[in-house]
Amino acid sequence: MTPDRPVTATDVARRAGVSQATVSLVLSNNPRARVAEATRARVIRIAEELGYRPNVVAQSLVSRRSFALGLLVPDLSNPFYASVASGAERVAAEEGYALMLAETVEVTAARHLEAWRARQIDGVILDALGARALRDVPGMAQMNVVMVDEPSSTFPGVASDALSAGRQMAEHLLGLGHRRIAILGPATDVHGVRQRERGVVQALRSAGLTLPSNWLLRVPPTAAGGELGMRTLLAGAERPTAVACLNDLIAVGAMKAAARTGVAVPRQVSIIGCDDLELARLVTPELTTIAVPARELGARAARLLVRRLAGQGAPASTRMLPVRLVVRGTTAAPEGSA
Amino acid sequence: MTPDRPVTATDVARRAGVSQATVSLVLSNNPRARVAEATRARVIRIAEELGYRPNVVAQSLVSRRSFALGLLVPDLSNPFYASVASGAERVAAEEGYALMLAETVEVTAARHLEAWRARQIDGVILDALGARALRDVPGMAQMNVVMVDEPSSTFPGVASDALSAGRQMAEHLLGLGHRRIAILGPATDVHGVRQRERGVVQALRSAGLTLPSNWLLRVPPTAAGGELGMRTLLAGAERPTAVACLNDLIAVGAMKAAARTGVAVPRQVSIIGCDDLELARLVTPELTTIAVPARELGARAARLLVRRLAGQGAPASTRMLPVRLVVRGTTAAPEGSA
DNA sequence: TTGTAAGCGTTATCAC
DNA sequence: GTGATAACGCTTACAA
Repeated sequence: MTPDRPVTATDVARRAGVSQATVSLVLSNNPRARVAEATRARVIRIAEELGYRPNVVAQSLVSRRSFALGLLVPDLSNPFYASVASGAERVAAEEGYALMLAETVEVTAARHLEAWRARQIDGVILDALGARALRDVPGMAQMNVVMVDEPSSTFPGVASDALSAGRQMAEHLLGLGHRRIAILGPATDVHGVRQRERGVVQALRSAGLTLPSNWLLRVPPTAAGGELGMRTLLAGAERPTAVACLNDLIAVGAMKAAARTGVAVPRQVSIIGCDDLELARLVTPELTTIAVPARELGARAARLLVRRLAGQGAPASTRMLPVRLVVRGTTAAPEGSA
Repeated sequence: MTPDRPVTATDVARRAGVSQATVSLVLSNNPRARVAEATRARVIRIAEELGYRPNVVAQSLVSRRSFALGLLVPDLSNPFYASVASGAERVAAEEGYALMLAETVEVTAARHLEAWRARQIDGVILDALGARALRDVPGMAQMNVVMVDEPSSTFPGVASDALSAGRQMAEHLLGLGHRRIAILGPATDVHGVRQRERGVVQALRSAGLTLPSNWLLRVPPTAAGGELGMRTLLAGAERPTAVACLNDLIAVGAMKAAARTGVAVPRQVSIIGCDDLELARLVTPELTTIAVPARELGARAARLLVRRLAGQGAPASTRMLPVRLVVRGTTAAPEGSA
């Protein structure tokens, strides 16, 4: 009964009657390794027989690379971030990297980044993390970072075209004839979200509308937040005929509040969201929203990171992914506008 | 301008005028380290000044532990698994472990496990992975494994009480007076899901009902699957008055199909789900379902794993978490039963 | 073509 | 108390 410890390159070497270095040379198929064909074949065969697997930790120690990527998201319970994670994971796995995942909901971003740095992580993807959160992370500058939905001058990234998303939301409502449009969105310093808001506001201004300050309501970026916000709007003296919600969870919460209050959607009030979560097609009526390619964002971010690690230095710019309006059942012309 | 390579224990030693070994002794606060108080203080101070962080990779190499946990889920885009992941991540972070995440949707479980093993991963959490998938993974037996919702004789685990979940679904419908009850569930070898189904079937039998074979419909575990299944049921010669869906996604898909077909829920057909995703409260009417503590499952699994790694050998049994019925708006007495 | 040997940054066992 | 020193498993000059 052997101690059953994992097979090492030394074990293989012994069995093959060569030095451990030769085994390494063969198995790492180092292009500059000039090994006799017979030896090579034998080593490979024996390695196979013994079930040899290189110890990645040892490889990491000498190469100073861990072949691991980190992904930091605000909160996995938001399906949007789950999709980003899914996309990033797929690419990481394809490229032979392990993916470490962390949320910033309980533990701070800085702590996770420090822990990862100690593990020699090769690079990290930061999703919706205000640049502020990176301020006091030591050694941040030396890290390979890709930002998602948070353009940065120092790090490359990928982002959805949030400004356009906001504009499209507003323009769709305006096009339907709405003039009394409210906004429901979170108070946040996440660039992507703020751009959505800015897009809406700009489009409203361009149409010559002014946005009453009490029609730009700050709520948590959750269904509960949307419900709360919508209730407030509906309780106001003058009601909006349409509400632009800066994400789908908020929008669905708003729909809920409308239903509870007996306000018909879209007849009495139109609601538009942003993200196009699967959820959007599951509520009744189906949610009109802006499709944002979450999974693609994650996948591209991972791909960009891997490429940079391979030395194919992409510029520190942010690649913008298009978004598009998806008209469903929660928007219509305002009542009595026929 | 220094090359700016990370500070090592040797750097600290040099600055503190002690040997590298002493630095290690001090900083690893090895209980058996008898170091002069003055030396200890100095080393600590200098380490701090220099911003020294032990290289986890080097630690792993010598200690043969990576302080990383792996979590394997079928598919992150299912909010249930995203919650499990969230729970596991929280505990892992709290306990000082990194969490590697992988999905089995594109890459096989075996490949991920092999990759992790090569990284000396300390333990893995396997969620809803049929024991079959582990058959041909070499070295599986030496791995620290915790199963979620898949009881195993060789590995410990945590699971929701799926049999009870199924029973409660059926009993709720029976209690309302339903006698024509169909089941919509995936074809799978995942134990937890099959138990749900078994629970429903058992409860129906106990009530003296027989389940027509065409009322046990196999569909993908998604909203699309539920939609498809429900459409089939509604097209049948005889319609069920209630449908037990083995997860919430299927249930909302079923709701959708009902709405499309002009069948009123719950008046003409009752629908019950299982999971209690956030989604359940967002659809209209709100979904009656069985609350399954997904996040808690993930958290407990991680805790159990960490405990085992600490040598507190928990038995290889499966801890069962209770589930409970949540009555909302999609179930009612069958039509004309008043 | 292959072997020897020097690291990579730690931990842990010894002498001193 | 503290400092050499030998691992841990691998990569990569450099020798032979």
